[in-house]
Amino acid sequence: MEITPRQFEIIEAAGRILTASGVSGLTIKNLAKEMQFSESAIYRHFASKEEIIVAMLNFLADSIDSRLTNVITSTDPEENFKVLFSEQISFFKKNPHFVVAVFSDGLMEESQLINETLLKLMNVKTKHLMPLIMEGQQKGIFTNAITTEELIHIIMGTFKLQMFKWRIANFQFDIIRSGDNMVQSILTLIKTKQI
Amino acid sequence: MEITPRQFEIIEAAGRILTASGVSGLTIKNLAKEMQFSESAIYRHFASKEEIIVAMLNFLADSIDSRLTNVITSTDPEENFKVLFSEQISFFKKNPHFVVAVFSDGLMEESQLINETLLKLMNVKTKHLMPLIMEGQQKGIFTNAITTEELIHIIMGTFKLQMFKWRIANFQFDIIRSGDNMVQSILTLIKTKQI
DNA sequence: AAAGTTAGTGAATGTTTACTAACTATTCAA
DNA sequence: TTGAATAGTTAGTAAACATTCACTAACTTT
Repeated sequence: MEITPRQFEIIEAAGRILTASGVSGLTIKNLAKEMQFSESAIYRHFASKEEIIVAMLNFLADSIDSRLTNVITSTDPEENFKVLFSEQISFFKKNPHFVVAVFSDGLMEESQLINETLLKLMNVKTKHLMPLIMEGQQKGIFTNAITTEELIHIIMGTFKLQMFKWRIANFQFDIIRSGDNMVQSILTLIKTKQI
Repeated sequence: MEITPRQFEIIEAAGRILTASGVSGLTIKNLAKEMQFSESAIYRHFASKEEIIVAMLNFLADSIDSRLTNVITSTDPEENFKVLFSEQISFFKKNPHFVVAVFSDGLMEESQLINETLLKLMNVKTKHLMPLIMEGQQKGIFTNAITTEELIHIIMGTFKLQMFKWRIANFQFDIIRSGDNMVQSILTLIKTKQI
C-alpha cells in the first residue's frame, strides 16, 4: 500500500475538508477545488472516492501505530499510560480532521470496506493499550477489581467522549489541558490506593 | 409540540428505516415507501425532512425524560444508578433505531436545528444522572477522589461506547446482559472500598 | 347545495452526487 | 526526434436527492 506524493497531497486535502466541513463536505467537487484542479483529475490518482477514504484511514493507522510504538519505552505502566495519551492527544491536536474521520461514524455507512478499515484503525489503539494495562494490573498498580477488557472499555469510552466534546466545540478549547485532566481522573480511579 | 397520529406513524416509520439502513437510508423516498404512500404526501404532515427528524428527537427526549423521572424512587444512590441504566438500556433494546439517531452523530452535520435538538437530548440524561452521583458522593458511597463532572464524563463515555459497540455489531448481542455487566464494572470502580 | 378541508396522487423541479469519455499538454527515455 | 506514458482539461452522464406543482376524491361545515 505505497502512496505517491500526489496521492498524499490528495488525502491531506481530504483531511482539511473534513476538518472544515465534516463528512458531508467531503465530495469530489470540494476535493478538486481544494487541490486546485478539475474533478476528473482526482480519478488519475484514485479509482474511486472509497479508495481515497480507505487510503486516508490506512495512512492514519500506520502513523498512529508507529508513533505509539516509539513512544512507549518506560517500565512504569503509569508513566507509559500518560505518554500514550499525551502522544495521542497531541497527534489529534495537530491533525484535528482525523478526529472527524475516526470518531464520527458518519463514514461508517458509506461502504463495507470503509467500515472494516475504520474498525482496524480502532484496534490499533487497543493493541497498544492492552499490554500496558495488563502489566499495571500484574504489578498491582492498577485495580484488579474488574477485568482488563472492562478497564479498557471504560478508558476508551472516556477518551472517545473527550474527542467528541472537542469536536462539537469546533476544536475551540485546549485539548492538551483537558486531555491531561481526563488522564489524571482515570488514573486516580483505576489506581489501587497506596497506604 | 403536539403531534398528530399520522405524524407519529411517520416518525415511527423513520425509526424503522434508521434501524434497518442508518442515517443515509433515511430519505423521503424510503419514508414514503415505508408509509405506503407517495413522497409528496409526507409534505402534508411535515414541512421538511428536518422537521421530521427534530420531531423524532423531541419525542425521544420527552419519552426518556418521563421514563427516568418515574423510575428513580429509591434513597439508595447505588440502587438508583442501576435502575437508571437498566431502564435506559431496555428502552434502547425496544427501540434500537434511537441508538442510531442519538449516538451516530451522522445526523449532526445535517442542520443547526438538529444539532441543537440532539445536544438537548444528551443533556436529559445528564440531568438525571448528576443529582444521583452527587448524592452518592455526599453519602460517601461513591468516590470523592475526582469531581462529579469527571465521574459523569467517565460514566457517559463508557455507556456511549457500549451503545456504539452494540450498534456496529448490528444489535446482535444481548445488550441487557452486557449492559448490566458494564454497570457493575463502573460501580465497582467508582464505589469507595468498604472495610 | 355550496364551500371548505384533509390527505392523497403523479409528474416535474433544480441541485448535487460520483464518475466517464475524449481530448490536450508535459515529461522523459530510446 | 519521436512517441509513449503521465497528468491534466472540458463537457458531459445517470442517478439520487428534497421539494413543489396542479389536481382530485372523500369528508365536513355552513
